[in-house]
Amino acid sequence: MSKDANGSLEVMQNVADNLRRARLEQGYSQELLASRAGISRRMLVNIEAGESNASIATVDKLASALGLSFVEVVRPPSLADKAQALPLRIWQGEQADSHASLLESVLKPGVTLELWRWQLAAGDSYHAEADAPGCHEVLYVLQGSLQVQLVQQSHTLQAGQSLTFASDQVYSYHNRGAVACAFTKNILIYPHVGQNPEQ
Amino acid sequence: MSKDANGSLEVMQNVADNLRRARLEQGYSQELLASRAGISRRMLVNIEAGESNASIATVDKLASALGLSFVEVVRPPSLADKAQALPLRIWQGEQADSHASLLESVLKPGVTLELWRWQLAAGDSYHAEADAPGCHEVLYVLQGSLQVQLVQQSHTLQAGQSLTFASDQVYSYHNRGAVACAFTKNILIYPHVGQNPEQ
DNA sequence: GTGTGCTGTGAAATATAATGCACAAATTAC
DNA sequence: GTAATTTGTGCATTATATTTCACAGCACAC
Repeated sequence: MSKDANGSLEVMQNVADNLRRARLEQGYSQELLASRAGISRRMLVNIEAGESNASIATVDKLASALGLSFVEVVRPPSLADKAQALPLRIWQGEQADSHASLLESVLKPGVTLELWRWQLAAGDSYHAEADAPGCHEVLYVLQGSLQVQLVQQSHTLQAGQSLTFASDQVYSYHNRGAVACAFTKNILIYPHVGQNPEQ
Repeated sequence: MSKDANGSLEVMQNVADNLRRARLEQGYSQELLASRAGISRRMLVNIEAGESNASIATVDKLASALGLSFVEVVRPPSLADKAQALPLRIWQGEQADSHASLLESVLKPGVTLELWRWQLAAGDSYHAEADAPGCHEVLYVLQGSLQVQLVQQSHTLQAGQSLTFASDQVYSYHNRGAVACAFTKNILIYPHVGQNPEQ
């Protein structure tokens, strides 16, 4: 149930914050919003103070009066509108045309998603260790062709083709073509599986 | 406020449906869930029937007892659920150069990752509804330039640049350049957390 | 058939959400 | 400075959410 120091629920605090922010953004006074929502100002004061255990209907009235959906009023602050300016880790192969960079990384409780930009020089290859259990990679070839060698099978992709595979096993990339191969790669990582993100 | 035929709120019906589904998935009886949540069975019956205007606290107790977050109990059925049914969806804009296809879809308990290939003709744009709560998109521009308009901010990306943003809000893509814009897009979806060992 | 567990319904009692009003404190405008 | 507006607080009253029973229907097992 996760209460805060004052004994009020996390959800209530979210409702309080979201409502107040939206109300001020739209330039409403408590008086005006309350009347438009059809509730008493007293109630609105309590809710915005996080001191009221409002009913679904009451919160919904306020959401509507502000032109918001119920969920928008209720949801916790999202950790990421952070349009991150690239952290950028890099792997650099022996050939100049072979390298990889981490473009984006989405961190959520229980899951991580990374977006990588890869490039392999003609004839070059890359041997990877097994990722953590449960990991998946999603490849999308931008240019050239790429052979992905898994334990029991291999796939060859041309530009515009994609592939999903479990990366919790050894695998390798091979560029057997005559031109450099470029591709994007997403890694879906599970720190722990089968857990409830009780936040 | 959007009521349904029976005069009950949409939100209430969502709560009702989500709770009942989760409860059955986890094999709880009303009796058991009610006692674990610390509320009366009578109340649970009413809520599941969509006939009760419950308070935030009551819904939160039930959410916790089921190992769900408040938002998961409250939210409307998401497009994510439908996405799982369809193998390959395609959007075709009015102009020939504007279209989107679903290339890959990774389904794991609690998370879905989709890889999309998008293209917008010069001057074209696309307005999207909000995705399910908690959703994130990761864009990577292959060609041309793309403006991503969020509620409170907008970003312009050139080829080779990427962007991560929370897509549980309305947003839109604009190609303000003179050439077609191509980009890949990953969606990280949190459908539900109903991980049940049995069933 | 009987017994058992799960689910819906009714009604009275209780807890509490929600209202309305009066008033103080802070803020802004003049 | 005063006046006007907005916001927070206390309290009695009303509305209703929530509880606690008791009972009926329904399925399934023995």
